Amino acid sequence: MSVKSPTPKFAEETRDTLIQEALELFARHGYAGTSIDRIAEKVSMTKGAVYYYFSSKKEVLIACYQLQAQWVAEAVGAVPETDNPWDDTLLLCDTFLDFVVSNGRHTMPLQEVITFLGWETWRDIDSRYTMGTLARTISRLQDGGLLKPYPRNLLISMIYGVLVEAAINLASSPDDYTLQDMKTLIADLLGSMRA
Amino acid sequence: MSVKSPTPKFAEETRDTLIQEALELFARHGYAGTSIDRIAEKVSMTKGAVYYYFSSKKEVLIACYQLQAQWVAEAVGAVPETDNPWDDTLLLCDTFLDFVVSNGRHTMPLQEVITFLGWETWRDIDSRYTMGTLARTISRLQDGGLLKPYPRNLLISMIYGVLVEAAINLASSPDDYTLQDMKTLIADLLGSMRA
DNA sequence: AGAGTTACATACCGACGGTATGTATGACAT
DNA sequence: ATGTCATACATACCGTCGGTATGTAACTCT
Repeated sequence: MSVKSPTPKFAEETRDTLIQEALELFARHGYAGTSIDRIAEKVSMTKGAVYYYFSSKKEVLIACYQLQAQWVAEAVGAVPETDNPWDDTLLLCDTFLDFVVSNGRHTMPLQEVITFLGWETWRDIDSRYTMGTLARTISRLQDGGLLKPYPRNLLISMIYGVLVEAAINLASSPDDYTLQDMKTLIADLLGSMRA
Repeated sequence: MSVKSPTPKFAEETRDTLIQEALELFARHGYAGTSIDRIAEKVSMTKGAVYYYFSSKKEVLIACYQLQAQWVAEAVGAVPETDNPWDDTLLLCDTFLDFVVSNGRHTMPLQEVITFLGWETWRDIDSRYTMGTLARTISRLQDGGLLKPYPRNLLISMIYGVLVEAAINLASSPDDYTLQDMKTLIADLLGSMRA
């Protein structure tokens, strides 16, 4: 990549491509297995360029995860809201699983993001994306008195956790069960929280 | 630590202390934040000694996690078997959570182990410890016809996944909810799988 | 035409994982 | 008693990686 005309417009473009390529490398080889040099090489630049845009490797990971979270949130957010909160919640879960299963190869495992960013940083980011959408649906259920009186954050954390767990299992386990099996199980799990 | 009398007996001892001290460092500072040099320094040895016992840093982590998994398995395995498989399963889950919550400071987060060992390696190890115990209890339920007809590996993976997820949440989230809240939720989740 | 900013490249540092090699110690056979 | 050999480390070194400091070409603006 030759030196760009130094206008902020072009710089944003190269920053975006940097994030996209880094995300692909992180997804394929993991965070620890991806060096800044390799990221730079993939966009035909040098390490110095990467550190011009990001102050640390962690910042690169944050930017990548924000992009990934945005993708998931777009897919999940496209689910229309009906007047039946239960149907909405179930459809949201199914949509999430569908997305992760079909895009698993191009996304970073959540556990890895949590490990390297730390729990708090991850929560801060994700609360603005997928977890935020999930939180709204759960709030609808709670406000409608449709759920047992669990603490809200417990519900959000655990439901999201189950979804993530399901996604990881579907991605890495052999063909012991199908996506449909998983969806049925999750529907049952959600049902157990019903008031 | 001065050079030991070169009998295999003493070597096992130093290997065991190496694992214990390494586990403590991993638990406190994380895997990436703990260097081999620092582990060696803590037992008053040098890096060469560590690499005499372990072929790589990963092998150290594996040994540490096996020790940790053994602790958990001992606590969980101490739960007596009654003639009521449901009570046994619930008590097993509660025992697991109790242990993880009270020993969280001295154990490595599971997500970190999974990240650095990889899903398959982690599963291979864990299936011989906590997961194995859980699998037996679930088999009892299934054989007694007490569960809905889910695939076995799906049940084991997801129930264990929920427990791990719960442990991580209890360890790292603020005081939004109590251990008892979590136990109640898990009991409800398990109940939803009932035939 | 000169000055300043932008968008990189180059060169270097310290820490770390890993390897190769040296070496003191004790067991054992002669 | 002595030489041999495996054990249980220590020492020295290498390549890679995250990060920093500095250089510099291209473009803008005055």
